[in-house]
Amino acid sequence: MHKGTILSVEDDEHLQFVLSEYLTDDGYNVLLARDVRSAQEHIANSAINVVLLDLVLPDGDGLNLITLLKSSCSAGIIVLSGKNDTTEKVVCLEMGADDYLTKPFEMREMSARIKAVMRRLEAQTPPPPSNELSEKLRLPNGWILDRSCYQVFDPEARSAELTTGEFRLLNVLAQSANRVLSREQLFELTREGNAAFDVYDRAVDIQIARLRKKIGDVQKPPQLIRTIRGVGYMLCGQIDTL
Amino acid sequence: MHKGTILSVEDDEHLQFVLSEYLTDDGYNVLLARDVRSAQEHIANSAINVVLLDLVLPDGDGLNLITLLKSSCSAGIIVLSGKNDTTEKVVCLEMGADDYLTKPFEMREMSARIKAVMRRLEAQTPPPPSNELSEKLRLPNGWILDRSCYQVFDPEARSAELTTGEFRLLNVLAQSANRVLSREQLFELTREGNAAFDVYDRAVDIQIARLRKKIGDVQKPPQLIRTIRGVGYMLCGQIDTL
DNA sequence: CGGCGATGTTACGTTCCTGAAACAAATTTT
DNA sequence: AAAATTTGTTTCAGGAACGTAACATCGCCG
Repeated sequence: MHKGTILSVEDDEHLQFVLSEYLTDDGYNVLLARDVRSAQEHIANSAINVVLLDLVLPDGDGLNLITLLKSSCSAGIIVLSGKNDTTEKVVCLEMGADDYLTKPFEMREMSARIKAVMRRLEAQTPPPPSNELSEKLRLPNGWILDRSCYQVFDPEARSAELTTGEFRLLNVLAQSANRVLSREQLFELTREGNAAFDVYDRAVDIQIARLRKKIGDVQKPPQLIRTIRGVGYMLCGQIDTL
Repeated sequence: MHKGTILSVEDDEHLQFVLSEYLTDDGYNVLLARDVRSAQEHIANSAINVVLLDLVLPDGDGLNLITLLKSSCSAGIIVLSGKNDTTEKVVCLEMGADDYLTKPFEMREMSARIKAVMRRLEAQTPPPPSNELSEKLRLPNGWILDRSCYQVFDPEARSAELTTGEFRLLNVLAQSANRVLSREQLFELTREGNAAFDVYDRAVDIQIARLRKKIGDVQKPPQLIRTIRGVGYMLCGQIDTL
């Protein structure tokens, strides 16, 4: 469980300790700095998601750090300050801070605000680790499977006009590409939970056949949907997420 | 100078007035709502960047609005509350709010926080020139959907005379163009009151049928509103903003 | 109170999906 | 090679999902 990396810049050793404990427990990777210099070092050397920033530091003003952060990386910035001063708040926020929290505060509020900032931060990095959530997949034969509109398009952008059942089947196969799925698995994954599967049920075979025909996957050696005799079916090849 | 659209949901008339004045001066387009119902209406019909949300409203809890907002659009959410209660803060932030501000506050702080939220928001929507910001849309069939007057016009400027229900439906479909929407989604997104949806409810079908008839969308292959059997409906084609 | 328009409900016709049956083809077993 | 098993494919009927008309209901406004 690694929810992200947080840099805490704070010269009060007690608060620093409490923060560190709490956030580590919370599942974050925590870096600590007690002055501007060491903060800069961390910023240069580590990938940081959120910075907790105390403005009053022994060797300079934290405001400069905001500027540095905005120019050098996209980390979220939450200012922690002992002063409840509107002008200071406005200055920090205008300079690019994402939030401003007045001491003293409760840990769970801070944690919630970190989450809120991270949420927005993640929303702005759409391409990266998209695992199973992608809306569009490119199948090995070049067809595009678009979950958002229940459609499959061939390279020339004509639609394959799959039925809902056929689409679900293809979707399940693509999701477990390069793994064999038994008829029973396919049967249950393609319908809303409540259906009994009979071992002699040929329903899946028929759907497979119809699907193959529609996507032009008759048996030519690089076959997309392969039959594993006695076991089930498997969609094989490279799947790209778009 | 149009810096964005802000929806202020607040039942205190005085505060509402002050907010409105200040934000308008600041260059924002300001929408006002004093209860959940009218807020839902604005959310359904307007492209909103940031919502200022008072939790205590005469006809319900603002928390539900957070849920609605997170699911239906990507607006930033700033909660304004009279209570300085950590648990409430945490709940709001966890549900998806971007910031939480305790009354009383100074206008300039609020303005700075709005800017901070908008900054993050903009950072996340540069690539898809998403259609959510316009009052007028051109549908794939050439008709113009005008949110400001609740009407739809064809290329010869004749009006389609949609009822409000039909208009809402079309609006929701257009907002999620090229994505399938279930009957349940359509049902709930088109009515403000949180009516219960029955799976066997055909109300949506009927509305779809009436809508299709009025905009001349009988089944000819390039069909605007497509039926995805067993799933729902989808408006497909290119949507231009005007 | 009565008409009117908008919306939901019921009912029925239609379309289209789906799985069972049946047979052919392929593969394995005897 | 024949039999047995498994899978591919077509046909077909049942039924689920949908389209739509007709009717019922609700709310609104005079």
